[in-house]
Amino acid sequence: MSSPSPKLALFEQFALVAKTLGHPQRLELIEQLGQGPRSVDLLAEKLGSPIANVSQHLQTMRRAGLVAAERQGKYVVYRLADASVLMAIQAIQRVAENNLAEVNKIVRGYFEQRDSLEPITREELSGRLRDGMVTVLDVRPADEFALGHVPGAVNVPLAELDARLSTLDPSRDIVAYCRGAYCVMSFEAVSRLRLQGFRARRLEDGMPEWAAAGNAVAS
Amino acid sequence: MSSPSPKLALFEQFALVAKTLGHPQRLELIEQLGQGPRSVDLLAEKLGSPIANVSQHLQTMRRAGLVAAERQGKYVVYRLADASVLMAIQAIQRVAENNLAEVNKIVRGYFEQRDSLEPITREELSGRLRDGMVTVLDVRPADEFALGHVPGAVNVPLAELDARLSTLDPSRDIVAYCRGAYCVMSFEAVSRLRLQGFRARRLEDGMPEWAAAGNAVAS
DNA sequence: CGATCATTCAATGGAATTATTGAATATAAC
DNA sequence: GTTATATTCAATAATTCCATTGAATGATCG
Repeated sequence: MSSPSPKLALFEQFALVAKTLGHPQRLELIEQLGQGPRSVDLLAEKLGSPIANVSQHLQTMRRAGLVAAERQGKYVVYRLADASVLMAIQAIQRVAENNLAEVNKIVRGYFEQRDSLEPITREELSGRLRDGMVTVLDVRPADEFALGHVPGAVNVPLAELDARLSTLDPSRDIVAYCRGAYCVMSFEAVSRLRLQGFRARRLEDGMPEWAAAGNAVAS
Repeated sequence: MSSPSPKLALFEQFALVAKTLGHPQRLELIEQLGQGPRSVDLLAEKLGSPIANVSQHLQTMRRAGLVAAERQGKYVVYRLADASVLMAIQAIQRVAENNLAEVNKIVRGYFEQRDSLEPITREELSGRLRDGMVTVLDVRPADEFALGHVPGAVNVPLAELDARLSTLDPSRDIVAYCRGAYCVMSFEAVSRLRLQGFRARRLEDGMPEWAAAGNAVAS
């Protein structure tokens, strides 16, 4: 455990960060925490994993400087250490997207035609929001929506999308978003909406990036 | 190995990338490859590790989409898959720098006074290079210098720095760089130069970033 | 204070990762 | 063809990582 050269010592620290990011369940935790601070309890429920398991992952992430914890009464509330964590996630996703054929295969499974993939940028959405020309659809579960969402967005959880199709105006463009760039719920939502004849597109990323970019968040 | 939900499948891919970055030796390999394509042979020598070991790490990285390999006659030459890999490394370094006290402790071990830490940006260096107001010092080993360097830079490998102090003009500002933002050789060089009364600063990053930013590279 | 709830700790076994070693393959040189 | 060199493959043991379980801790509520 002793680190002879400072160079190796530094690389060991960097490797610790990366290695800690290298577990699907921990990435899922970061996806959740990207939307806002959450208790161990809630996180475990979201992931459908045993609490002890989630707690251990969170502690591992705390040791790696990815998250911070604060006791609030009965609960321990975890949050992302800072915005750099989200940026690291994005950078890793970009590497995977560029260089792992498997990723594109999965993504394309949601879209038969390649050109419908083009997402809308945050800037574009901001502009069209001001013009009121667009319906913004938040397809996350209701509890996540309640903890913060894009102002003006309508919450239609993916599970209820089919049932609530009739409440959507087919003459308006729809922009769907969820937890992040690779949150599959928005992919799924856009895919289904298009099948029904709606003009639907995905936001390029999701809630955490919207908030991190300094945009307003309603709750 | 079967991936039920596409969401999990995606996260597994992302985790694969991150996990693969989570090893000091592999980070060292990326540091080397950031300077340009290299053979397994040369990489093993640089790291001082057995060839079989390095070869396996390289193959692991290839499976994760971090590097690509190409056979050139007798040699197999590896290179970074694309620029996104370097950006991911930088993002991870930033997380560590922001949130791991250990990293700052190590970095500060090279600089007693905190304010001397301020590095010079690539843009600033470009400008001062045009004015000819600055001596650019490449402190990497001679062979790495030979494979590509900042135009106009003088190669003074760290090991020879003390012996060649007299060849440096004390009236000129010195900017030292090496392999990257956390390549400790430039830290060490600046530290020593300052002790000898030189006005020395580090470049904010190193060779790979210089090249990735579209700057010219002499060889 | 006792009961309850949220979280962490500690111990277990199983799985994955890693370094090492020596053999196997592929290419170039002779 | 034979030899030399560069790289990869295969097998092993040591280590680390991970999920699970049940007990321990810390805080609130009655």
